[in-house]
Amino acid sequence: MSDTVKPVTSFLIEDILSIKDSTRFNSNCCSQKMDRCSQWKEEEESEELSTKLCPQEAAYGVQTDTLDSSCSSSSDARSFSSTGKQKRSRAAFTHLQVLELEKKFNHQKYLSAPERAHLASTLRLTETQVKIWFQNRRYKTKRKQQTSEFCKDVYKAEGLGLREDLVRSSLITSFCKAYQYRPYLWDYSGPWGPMLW
DNA sequence: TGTGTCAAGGAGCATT
DNA sequence: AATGCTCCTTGACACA
Repeated sequence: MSDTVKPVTSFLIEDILSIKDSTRFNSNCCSQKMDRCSQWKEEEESEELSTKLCPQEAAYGVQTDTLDSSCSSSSDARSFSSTGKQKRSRAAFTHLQVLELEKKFNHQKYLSAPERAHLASTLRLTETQVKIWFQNRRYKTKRKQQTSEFCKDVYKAEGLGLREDLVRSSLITSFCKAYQYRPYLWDYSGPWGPMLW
């Protein structure tokens, strides 16, 4: 399997976007701002990462951001619903954990077992969590790539003025943007080209 | 309240 | 049989 190394600029933009997005995880109690991005970058360069990460409590770990140790948004890994059913927890990885995972992913798309174990222990995650994160990340990348390639084709067709009237092409463009994360909702075999389920 | 994102669940497959 | 992969799907969560 071939790994493609992204240009540095691409990495930085995605990096920043992922940080911005991940602030959402604990935004209710932490309210981190984008300008912390550079701060984290400096910190991670100057400090040992493992000293900044809180110990994980169990397999379904609770990640707390050491930038604010009170940030345990999902304070209990699993709780019970009113029906008595066990509620599924969703661990929210810290910014630093995500940053390191992204960095590693940018360097290599697949991890060997020793690499995974090392990364997991460094980030205080379980090996399964690291494995699943990489699986999800690869799938996400693939989806984005598929969508962007398809949208590129649509834009190209528009540019060539291939019989589409403006309304339809703008509709397609809108769908491209709206459903960029749901490429499987497209039916590519429709008589009008791609159609939405 | 609807929607997007994410970690995890799970089916099905390949490899060892 | 065990393990890890892809490809969705699910359920929790944050936000407009």
